[in-house]
Amino acid sequence: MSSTSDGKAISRATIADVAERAGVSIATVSRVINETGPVAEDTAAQVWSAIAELKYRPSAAAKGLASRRTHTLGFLVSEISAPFFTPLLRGIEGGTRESGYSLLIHAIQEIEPAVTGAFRRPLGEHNTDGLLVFAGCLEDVELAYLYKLGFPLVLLHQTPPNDLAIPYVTFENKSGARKLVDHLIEVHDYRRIAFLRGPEDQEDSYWRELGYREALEAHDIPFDPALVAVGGFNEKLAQIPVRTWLEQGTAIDAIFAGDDEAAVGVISALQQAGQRVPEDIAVVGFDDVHLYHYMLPPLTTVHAPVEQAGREATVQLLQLIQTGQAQPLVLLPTEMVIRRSCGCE
Amino acid sequence: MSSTSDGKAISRATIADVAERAGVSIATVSRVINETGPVAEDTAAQVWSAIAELKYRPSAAAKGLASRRTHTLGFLVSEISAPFFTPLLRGIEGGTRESGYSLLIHAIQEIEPAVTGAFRRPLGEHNTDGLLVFAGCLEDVELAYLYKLGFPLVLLHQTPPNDLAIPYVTFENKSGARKLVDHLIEVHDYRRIAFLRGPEDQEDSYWRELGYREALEAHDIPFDPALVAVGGFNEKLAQIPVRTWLEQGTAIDAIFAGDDEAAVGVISALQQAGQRVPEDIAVVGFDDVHLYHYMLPPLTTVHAPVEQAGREATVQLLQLIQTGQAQPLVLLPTEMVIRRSCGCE
DNA sequence: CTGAAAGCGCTTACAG
DNA sequence: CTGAAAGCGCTTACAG
Repeated sequence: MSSTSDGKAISRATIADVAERAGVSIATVSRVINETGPVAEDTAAQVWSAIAELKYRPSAAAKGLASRRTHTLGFLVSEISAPFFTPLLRGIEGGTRESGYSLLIHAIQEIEPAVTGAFRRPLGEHNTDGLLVFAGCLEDVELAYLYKLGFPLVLLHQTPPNDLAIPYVTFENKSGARKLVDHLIEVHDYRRIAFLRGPEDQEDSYWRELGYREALEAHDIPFDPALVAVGGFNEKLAQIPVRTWLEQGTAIDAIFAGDDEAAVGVISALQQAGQRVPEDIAVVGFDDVHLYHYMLPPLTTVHAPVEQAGREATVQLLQLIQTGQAQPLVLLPTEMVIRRSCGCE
Repeated sequence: MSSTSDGKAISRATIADVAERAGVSIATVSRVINETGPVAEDTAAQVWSAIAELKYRPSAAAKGLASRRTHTLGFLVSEISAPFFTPLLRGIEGGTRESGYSLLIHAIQEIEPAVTGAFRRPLGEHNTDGLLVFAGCLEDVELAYLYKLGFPLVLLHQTPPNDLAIPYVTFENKSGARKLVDHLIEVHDYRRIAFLRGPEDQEDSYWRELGYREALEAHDIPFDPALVAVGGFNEKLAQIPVRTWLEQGTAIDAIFAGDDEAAVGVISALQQAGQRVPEDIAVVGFDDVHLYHYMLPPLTTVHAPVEQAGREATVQLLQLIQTGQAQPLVLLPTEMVIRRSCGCE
């Protein structure tokens, strides 16, 4: 009715504008928007139409300041292009979206010293209601500080430091590795099986190695330190120990590369050296997240439910935010995926 | 000095706490933090140490409300697991991080009708300072509304609708496709070259087809509609027309699959039907973003600088936010990557 | 069912 | 160089 009703409005409406147009108080507008407290049907209808006419959208900042809730989750990662980043993010984004929360993501470049870095944190209590922290993305002191603050946190692929009761989500790395190596031994009768470790502080790698060792032990195969090297969960790095083994003439039946990326590197190195995979040396990976099934030979690996991990972590974080409680540990099952690089078919 | 200086503090400090501890006003604290206005060296030092002691972090909400700036960029995507999503996001995240902004990302599920959806937008003027919009993720009316509001927007892989002067970033699809098809014709002497379109509304696909047609025309090869079908930039979908061609016995020398994903599908379909690639039929893709170089045969394609596109879009958006100006169009160069699926080597 | 008012934690003219 | 105070746009007891 008024002269501004024809879509010519150029500035943003506030709750006061809506209240005025609807002929109610801002408290009432707030009530209908948030469904907090009773409102007469007519009143609500008027408010909604005022909102539509003015194209009103509540300011997230004002709402956040007044309610002390940002309605935003944060995701702290390191390498944004890591192999499982895409499905992980998809899970997190999906869970966040469904809950109506917003998602702030930040890829750390390097961990800055806690002293200088404390003030300029990209993600924290100052801009989110809770944080999903990927392994190694936050120093222990910061983790401890946020925890003491009662700030909701969920860790991905990392056990909480010290005695902090921070929930965490990860895969069944050990049993996955165990099954995989069992397969190599039992089905293919390999006995000289090498293992490539991931980066230093990688817990996943630690558990995979444990599974590997358990499998050897269960089959009375002595553990040979000469068959363990660092592949760094990385294509390039993984090629180095393989070349060394080849040069030294180390007898090897199969290589458990630690993860798929390393497996790709291993296969390349092997093929470049004239070795046939799997005929001469078999190779297996872990994760099954890439499109490595197009490789030749198709990669035998262990499927890790990465997307589900992201979703589950989000669910736990939301629960922590809303109820103050969450599962201390979510361990997601892994599953062996047999293709051809192990020697099958 | 006071009894709360021993790290036992459990609640968050505000600017008032810092001011009190430093013995100054909150205005001064604000000035030292934001380096806005002159402050005596001593005063600043005291403020900084109060900040450190209290582990103070300014509330993003309060800051945003008071300054009318969220210092946050939004990224609106559709399919978070699309092939070029990872590098695109990496570029965006990198650009955002370096500028000190935060990044809010949202994967739309489906475009909701503008009427009902207007109020509950995940990303907009209410929570960001500007938006990076991937092709097709925002309806024209919403785009027009935000534009009229003077809200900073940058489009990715989409030309702005109507006459809106919204900057956009995309690749040189046409010339990339042109060079690729030229190669097939000139080097390999193929003349029956098929083309697989992407999804309906995909502008990239449109330009690639144009490059394809130009190449044919330049070499006096008549355009044959029977050699064009829909591959949907998708592995599964791309297999369908290939099977049809094979069944019908259509003579084909090479297939330009539209993008890499479709190329993978095409190669599978071909190999399953007993055709050799590239001996019987050559296949080429576009994007070069996946790890398809591990495929056999390694895929000949056109490299698209996806990460750079993300970064460039971010740069333009920041510029738009800060200066009100941006380049209307950023066209990033593509480059042919010859591997083996085209018949080379 | 509704409104007046305080307050969330900052920034920003305005004085001095 | 510094401070007092208004105001950003909401939510939330508190009254009625």
